Amino acid sequence: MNMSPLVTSAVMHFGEMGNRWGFNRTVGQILALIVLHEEPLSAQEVADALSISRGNTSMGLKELQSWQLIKQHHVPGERKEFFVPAGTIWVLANRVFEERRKREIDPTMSLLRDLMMDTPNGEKDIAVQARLNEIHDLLESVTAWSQELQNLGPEKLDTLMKLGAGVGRILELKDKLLPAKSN
Amino acid sequence: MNMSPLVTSAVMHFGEMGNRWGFNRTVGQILALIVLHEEPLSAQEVADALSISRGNTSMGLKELQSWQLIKQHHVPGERKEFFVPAGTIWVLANRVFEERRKREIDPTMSLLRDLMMDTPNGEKDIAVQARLNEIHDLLESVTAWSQELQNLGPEKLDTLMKLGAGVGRILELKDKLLPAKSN
DNA sequence: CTAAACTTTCAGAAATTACTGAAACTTTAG
DNA sequence: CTAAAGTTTCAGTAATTTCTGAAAGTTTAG
Repeated sequence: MNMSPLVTSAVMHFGEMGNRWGFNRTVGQILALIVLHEEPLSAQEVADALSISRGNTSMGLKELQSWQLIKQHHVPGERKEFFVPAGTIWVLANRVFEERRKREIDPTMSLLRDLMMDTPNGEKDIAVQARLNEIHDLLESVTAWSQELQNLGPEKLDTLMKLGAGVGRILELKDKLLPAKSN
Repeated sequence: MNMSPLVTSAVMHFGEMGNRWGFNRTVGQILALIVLHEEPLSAQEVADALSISRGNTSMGLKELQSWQLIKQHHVPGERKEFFVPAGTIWVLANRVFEERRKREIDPTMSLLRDLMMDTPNGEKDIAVQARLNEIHDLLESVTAWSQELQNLGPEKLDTLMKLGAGVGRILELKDKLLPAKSN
């Protein structure tokens, strides 16, 4: 299993980007390799292609499965397991998004809620709680929105895109034309 | 400068979350401290409150300024510089978003464009390029849409949220309100 | 049941990233 | 100009994260 220069470049880059996207270099490389290679790949092939240890490969594959970015693919007469992407690019992107939300936002929202329940200790703490509340509400809005987007699917997203700056205008129009609607 | 238990909890948490959000623990703590503390803080006060070295503090403040999350605040009769948040929570959140886009998405889009220009090396590379193209387009859509949201501002985002049925609803509204518009 | 084929785990090594503190630098009051 | 007040840099060290490879574990053909 040797990669073409094109695939090599892409795989290396996704490796570099890996840590920014929430997983480490190796995991990024494995993901790119599996996504770009249409034939299912065995763990051994992955290890060989990327020149990494079998153990590290196993860890990486496990993590990608926990992110639901790849899945096992059983090839009939074969003993070993093969791996393929867990869905279309859109699905994969959503999974990454979702997982990151769980790691980056949810714990913070949870803490903020707790802190807002605490009895404030003096004047200043009241102001602090107000700020925390503000942060909480913002995170909540953003979360809700990103979930909306995920439910849309790529085609509708495209429609929205083409609407472009029109979204703001629609809101204005809505106020004018549908003044009775309260929600 | 000693922090109340409430502030301490929040600061510690934002420190832990820091690396997930694109900066390191110390930087996360400094940011939380400055945001939650309404009075402007000097570098020395930050270092004392967090028990970190003056050098590390300087690095952290510099990084936060490069992210445009805090700004210097000159107090008249004082020699040293003080620091305050660079804007409302909404502004800060947008800056973080923006900065992360620059680090996490832009370089990839750029590489993908380059790879798509390369002459494919055989059959398989053509399929690979198609995939890369798909990824590129998806990233482009997401980027453009998140910029739209940023331009909306928090109040309109809220209005949208309260629309209830979410984004799908907007698409309907669009058909109702802007029937003539083709794009 | 046994052995072959394959996978996972994990302790220690390697690589990376963050932090300290002393020295160098900058600014301004006098 | 000088000294005091303050800031930044950076080499070395500490902490954290990632990777390897050997050992333990699992599965299945026969």
